[in-house]
Amino acid sequence: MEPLPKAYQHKDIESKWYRHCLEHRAFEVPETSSAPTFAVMMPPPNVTGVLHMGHLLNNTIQDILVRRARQEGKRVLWIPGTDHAGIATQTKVEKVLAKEGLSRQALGREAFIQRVKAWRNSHGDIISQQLQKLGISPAWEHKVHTLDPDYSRTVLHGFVELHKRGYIYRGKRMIHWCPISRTALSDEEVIMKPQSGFLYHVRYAVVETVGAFIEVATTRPETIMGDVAIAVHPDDERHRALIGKHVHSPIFGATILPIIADTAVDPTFGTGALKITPAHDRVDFEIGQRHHLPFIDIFNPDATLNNLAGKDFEGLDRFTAREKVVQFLEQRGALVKKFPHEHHVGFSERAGVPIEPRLSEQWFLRYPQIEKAQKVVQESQIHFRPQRWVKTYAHWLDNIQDWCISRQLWWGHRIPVWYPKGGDRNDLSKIHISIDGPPDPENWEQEEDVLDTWFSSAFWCLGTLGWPDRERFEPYKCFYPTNDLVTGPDIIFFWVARMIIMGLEFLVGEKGDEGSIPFRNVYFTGIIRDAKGRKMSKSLGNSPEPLELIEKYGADGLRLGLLSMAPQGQDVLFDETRIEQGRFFCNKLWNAFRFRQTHSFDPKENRSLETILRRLRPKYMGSAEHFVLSRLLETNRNCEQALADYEFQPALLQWISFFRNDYCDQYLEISKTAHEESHRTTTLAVQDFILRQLLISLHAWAPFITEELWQASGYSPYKTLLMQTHRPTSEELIEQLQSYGIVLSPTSVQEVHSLLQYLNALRALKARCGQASTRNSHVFYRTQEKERANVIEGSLPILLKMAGLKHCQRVEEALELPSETESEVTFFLDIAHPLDAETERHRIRDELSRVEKLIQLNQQKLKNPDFTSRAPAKAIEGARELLAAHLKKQSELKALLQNL
RNA sequence: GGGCGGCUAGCUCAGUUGGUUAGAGCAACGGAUUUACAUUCCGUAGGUCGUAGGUUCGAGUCCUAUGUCGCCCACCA
Repeated sequence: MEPLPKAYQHKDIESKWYRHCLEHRAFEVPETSSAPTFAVMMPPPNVTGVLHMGHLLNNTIQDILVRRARQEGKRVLWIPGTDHAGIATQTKVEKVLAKEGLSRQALGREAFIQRVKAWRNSHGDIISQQLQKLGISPAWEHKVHTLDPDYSRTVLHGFVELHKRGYIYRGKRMIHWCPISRTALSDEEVIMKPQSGFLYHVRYAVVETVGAFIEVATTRPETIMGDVAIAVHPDDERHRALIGKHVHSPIFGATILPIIADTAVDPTFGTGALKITPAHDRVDFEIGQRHHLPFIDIFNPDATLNNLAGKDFEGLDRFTAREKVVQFLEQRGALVKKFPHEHHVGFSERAGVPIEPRLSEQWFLRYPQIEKAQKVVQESQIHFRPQRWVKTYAHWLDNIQDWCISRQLWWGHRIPVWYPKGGDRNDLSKIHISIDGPPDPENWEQEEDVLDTWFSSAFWCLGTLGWPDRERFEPYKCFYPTNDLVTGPDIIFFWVARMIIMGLEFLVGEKGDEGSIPFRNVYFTGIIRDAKGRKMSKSLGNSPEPLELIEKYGADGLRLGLLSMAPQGQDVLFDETRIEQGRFFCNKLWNAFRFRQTHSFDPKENRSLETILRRLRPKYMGSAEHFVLSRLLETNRNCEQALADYEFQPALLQWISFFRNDYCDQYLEISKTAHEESHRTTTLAVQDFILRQLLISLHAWAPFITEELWQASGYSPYKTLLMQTHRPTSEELIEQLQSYGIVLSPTSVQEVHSLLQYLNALRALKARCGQASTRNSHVFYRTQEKERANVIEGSLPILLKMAGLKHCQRVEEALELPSETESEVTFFLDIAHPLDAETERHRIRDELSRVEKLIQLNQQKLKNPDFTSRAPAKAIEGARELLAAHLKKQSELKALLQNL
């Protein structure tokens, strides 16, 4: 056996075990098995994206879930993948083309798509390699990309079917138009941002009454050229007389606009008069329709003005045009006033520019299964964690609007609709819709638009399993519904809700709703922010580089640190020192094994739980052994309980604290004082027993170091991986111990608790008197209780060694020495220098007053008849015991004081 | 405008169904170390739980109001 190096070196160990797992296909789904299935679908990152902090948290959590499921003997399938990110990728490639003086139009559709593919293949999938560094364990051989041929067929099938069922339709509607990407967007892709702009009051001359004007308030004077009317509220006294009359356009004097009445106008806003520009505003569009007004679109697709805006403005950008129109109005005296105005403007999420409402032909989805989608979440067939997101989800479904699914892009799934060549596209009876297209393609032209990327990811839980292809789906059907989905709440509408809807719509069958939901649990992670709570962003430069973190702290250190600072569903304020703590923890774990191996260590004796248990002799089990094993079982139980509720952080902290405090600082230190050879075998076996369970339990968080130590300690003679090893429950461990004659004694555990309390008192006493000068000092103790004295006498060597003292002797009287009273025992420390009686008196008086306050508090409580009659017996009993304990302490402190 | 979440020690957070003297980690300060680990260990100090009311024998925990920060949703031009 090679001795372990002094410090844990993560680099070689990580790559060694990851390679091993890949070579042995350990992450792939077991071929056939009767074991219960467990499936997780990785939220597909953008194929050309790079790893960021959010991925780390998200994937670590998924990895914990699947590794633990494997330890439970389940047949696990974790499917990784990437998505094609239509708009983002196309935009990126178009920028590259622009630098070469090219455009996608100049290149043509086919050539352009080839360019994007080439770009994707060279820049793409870096993220999968980066994720491997994190040590996650998805079935890489099963990786899916949304534009893979098989997956594409899933998406197109979905489209064709939804159309057949009447949920997809084509229509001319007002949509959100992104002038940068030059495509329609869904409502979800538009984010409202507060903007400080101006509100302009413009006056329009009334035709019928010379010298009369109507004043209109607008934030967008550049759309005046598209005006078709002025609207006022029918009940608005100020304007009533003008209804039915006309005005001159302040830009085009010759243009005459009617003044109409419509209740959509808010008389309390601005001047109470609204200019109507149906082509460029949703409300105006509706008013225009109601009043059969014309529709004048003055914008080009890139939001520059077209010829309908007139010679003066044609070709200008919308914001330049705004300034020019204002100037124009000013010169003509039509601008009454202009003042700052705060309002909200819809921005394109991707391109970051204000969107334009625009009327155009698009494809829409009327969502199916809305009611069921509500129900399955309300009734927790799909369980959201944290639960509060249920409300957000429900609110969205309650106010759901049809989804614009067509995009005027080339990179994506081209809509499988064909129109007769040269025919009328609006004659829906003549169109062809199928996955493979018409048999005589020469007579047809395919729809140019592609589908929203989110439309394709709505089928993620179906397509990754091979649906709807019967042959491919059959072997994977058993993984549906999947178990856990781990994702961010920001895509609750974009993705989670839509997957639920598609599952409910398409996977109906034997199991009803229960069988059609795509997953049973959704765990929403928080967002990782910087230490100041700001979002991580490139421009702020506040995002650490994940790969550098792995390099510096190791994947295990990073995972442990990250999870230790991530409360359930709350945003995480990133703090690199926590990651460092994770690395420190790994090193301590490493050294606990080094320590173990310095003592008659033979890996063969660890080959199974039985070989360890056989070495445990009940009669040599001291109270420390009872204590530490009890704590192990308790920790294990608490951890399992926390994880059942998806409380990852508390679960981990349980183990960290057990390992550091109970195992290392207390148990190992105590065991160092045990010198008898007979005890030692048992002590070492207890260590092996604990370390074994520790590795199994921590493996999901820290896969690499645990695997290395697992193998190095001989726990796995047949090279079975830790994640394939059964993880015993506390109940199983209790049974195992019992079958070897070991029953943990609560009395022994209590004894150690007392011992630790006394140890703490002694250490505090020493620290107070000056550590160095009290090294190997004598200590005296006094107590009225025989049992207390027994505890102390029984563990004297431990107490003295761990406190760094030499002798301990019982006395009857209070001594004139510095003292510390704890649990009915007072310790006196024999110090070389004379006692500063005044300081000591002061200390005791302080403590006395504290104790007396508590005595009073409990006395009052017990005197209160309302308390004694209404409080539960447990609370009353507790108060009595407390009072008694405090009274004892009070008399002891008084005696000490008197003696000084 | 509607909804949600946070507000507990200098910082980051725990605090389960209301019940003993409100906890932990980090930071601070003081110390230790001849069977692993200074990437260690021990100890000390530090909060009255955003504010104000209320319910209750008893409230960080329940109710009402309010402040504040953040997020989501929403077509007032």
